[in-house]
Amino acid sequence: MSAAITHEPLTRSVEDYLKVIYNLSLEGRAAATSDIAHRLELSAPSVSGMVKRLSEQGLLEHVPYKGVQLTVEGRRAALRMIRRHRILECYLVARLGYTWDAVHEEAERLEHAVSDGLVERMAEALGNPEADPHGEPIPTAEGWVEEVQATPLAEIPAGETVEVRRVTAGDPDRLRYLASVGLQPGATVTVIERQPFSGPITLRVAEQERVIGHELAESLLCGRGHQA
Amino acid sequence: MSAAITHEPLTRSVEDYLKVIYNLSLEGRAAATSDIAHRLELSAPSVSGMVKRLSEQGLLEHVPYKGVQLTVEGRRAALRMIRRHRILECYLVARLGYTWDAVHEEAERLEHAVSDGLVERMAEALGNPEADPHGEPIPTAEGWVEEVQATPLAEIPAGETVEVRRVTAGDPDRLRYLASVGLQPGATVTVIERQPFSGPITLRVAEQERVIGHELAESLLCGRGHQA
DNA sequence: TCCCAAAATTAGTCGACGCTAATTATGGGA
DNA sequence: TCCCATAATTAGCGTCGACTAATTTTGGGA
Repeated sequence: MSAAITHEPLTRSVEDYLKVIYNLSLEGRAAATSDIAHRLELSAPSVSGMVKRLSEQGLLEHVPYKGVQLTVEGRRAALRMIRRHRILECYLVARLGYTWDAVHEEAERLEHAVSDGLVERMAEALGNPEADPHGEPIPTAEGWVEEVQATPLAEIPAGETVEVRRVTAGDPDRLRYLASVGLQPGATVTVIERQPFSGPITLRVAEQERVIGHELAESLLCGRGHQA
Repeated sequence: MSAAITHEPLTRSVEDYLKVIYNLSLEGRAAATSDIAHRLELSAPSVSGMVKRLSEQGLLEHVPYKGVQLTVEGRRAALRMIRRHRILECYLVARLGYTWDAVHEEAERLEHAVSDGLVERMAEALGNPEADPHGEPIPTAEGWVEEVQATPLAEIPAGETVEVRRVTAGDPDRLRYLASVGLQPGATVTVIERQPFSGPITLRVAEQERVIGHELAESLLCGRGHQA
């Protein structure tokens, strides 16, 4: 009775498209061609062409000039890739001495090559983690994810104390900097002062006072108190 | 002064071709088109075409209608892939609970996706092993391999006692069978009797008497006494 | 309402790498 | 020496997935 059998394997390209379309779908509605092109660093016509193929394959629905949305099957495939990616990140950090700024690139290539079996072995070896080193939740093998709600640090009013939940920065340099000042998932942060007009934010982390830019503060998603 | 810099990355196909050409070169002279086609399960014309491209790239030398030989650069690339493959096999067995009959397929895909850095981290985590689970020697990162000399069990005269060094069978079923009777690298084997005309061979392994077919005995490469 | 810039799509290429069918080279008997 | 089976190559084609240039659609001012 298993419904998910003979999906002929997706290509690397297709897997990448599905992943970014899923991620775009989390922040708004239908993903625009230009958004996809930008994320994948491809030309818009390349994306148009692939979108047509993918919608013919039933992985997404395309309303010309409007945008694109994953079908149930497309979403399943996307979540499978995201699970792989995040488990790989966990494994590389926990077992092979990678730092959180270096894992993304490695996982990005490996996620297309590992078997489901290997992914599950790695997950098991780590005790089935629920979040990757950046705090991103790991979908289950069945394709279920908890949508962690969290507020960018940039929007927390002065005086409040919050916990860093997810760090959405991708750039290794930024990640290294954030780690160096203790701004990692789990860190407790108190907002001391906020300058207007997207100005810098003063905060206390690990007993230290720090000032960080607005842009960086946007990438730190926070919540109140203990883990969700 | 490092000579090995801007090699634009090789494709998966190219990596596979180089690997099988290297392996063929170990057992004879120039690899024939049909040998390559057979190993890669491709048509002969596909191989002819690729061989042309590879020789234009300077990865091998092709004498039409004669065969193919790796250049120094091609050999370096091939050994790099073989190192990756064998370290991956070691790691999967040692750290992720794989059995030796299951690692090949997984490593076959991963070898194209791992970075040099990851390979070296895995090797280090394992204490820089010198042979994979099948007893095949692992080339160094600099591209050096010890050519283990060993004799097929099928050619060992009755009465002699030898050590299994390498198991060249690839088929998972055969590997499982061999493991089940203790015929793995490191095993000590005494040949009791050999039937003529490629007949079965009677031997003692782990205190047990066994009879195995000639074909299987061909894939067990043995040497005398302690490790090389 | 009209117009136009931005976004998207279509048209037309290209390279990598498969394939089948047709052709050519090679080398071992008779 | 000639002939022919086998091996190899060439010819011609298809698909995937990228690209640039040209065209079309869309939606927001003036």
